[in-house]
Amino acid sequence: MVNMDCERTRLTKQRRVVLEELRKTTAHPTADELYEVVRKRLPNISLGTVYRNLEILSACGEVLKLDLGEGKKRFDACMEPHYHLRCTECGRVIDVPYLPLEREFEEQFKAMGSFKITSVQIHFDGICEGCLKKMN
Amino acid sequence: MVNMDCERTRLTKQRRVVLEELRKTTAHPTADELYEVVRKRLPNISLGTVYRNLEILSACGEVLKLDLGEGKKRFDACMEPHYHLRCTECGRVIDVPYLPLEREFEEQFKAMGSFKITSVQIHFDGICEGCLKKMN
DNA sequence: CCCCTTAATAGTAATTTTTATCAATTTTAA
DNA sequence: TTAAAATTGATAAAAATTACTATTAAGGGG
Repeated sequence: MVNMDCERTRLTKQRRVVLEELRKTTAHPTADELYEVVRKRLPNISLGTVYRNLEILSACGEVLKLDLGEGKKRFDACMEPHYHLRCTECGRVIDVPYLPLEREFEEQFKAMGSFKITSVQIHFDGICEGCLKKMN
Repeated sequence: MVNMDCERTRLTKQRRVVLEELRKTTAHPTADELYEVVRKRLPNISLGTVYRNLEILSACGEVLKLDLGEGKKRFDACMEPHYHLRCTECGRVIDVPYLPLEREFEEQFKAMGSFKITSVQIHFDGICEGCLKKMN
């Protein structure tokens, strides 16, 4: 693993497959959805193991944990800076190219001085290309 | 009520007190926290009623439902545009003055054309003024 | 002011998502 | 090879939220 906090983590079969399967998709699966996929390769893996490994991988900076206000978390193995659009029609979560406006935010608020901002969470709700086409 | 969707809603004692108590605070309480406050005035109110009313008031545009990635929702009766900072030290959620950068986002992404953005969710994680002082 | 329709309520159960527990297993380093 | 420690599967528990239902009450029309 990359991160310092992960010196003592072991790359078990389960952890490796969880990471591999998450890297295969751009669908931003929930823990449960990923569990169903991983189960095809490791039929005996338990849901708790998937949750635990996603938590560890996220703490190590190997994957991203997303909360888009759905009452459940999603996961993303793409670590390049980008945003997310949640389509309110079909529920899909789609990558949105990064525009470095977070920096502007950070600069503006740092200038305000009374609190230290460590991260900016940004996401979008809207209608994806496919659903827009269906509506016309 | 203000909103069209709320023509048939009734301003019950419970709904009025939920709204009044939420308007009294800037602490961005969860449903459960607000339930504890409201209970002092209406000892027989049930948690489900608080949830239901917060949902309805939010659909009517009377209150704001916030999800800051904590695994639970918070509510805010302040409808003026502003952002939120969640202090990772003390857990408090603090209002951050509005800077109209959402518009910049919207314009930039509208120009991309392939999807229709209906809302932008922005919030900050960081350390609040009080916690910064304690750390020095 | 009193009905009457219907939304809303209290109380409770159920659901959903996530975390905790723990004995057994597996990994890794010495 | 062996022993310490991380990890696992299975299961239970926790936490947040939603669903259900008989009863109550809001509020508009007469």
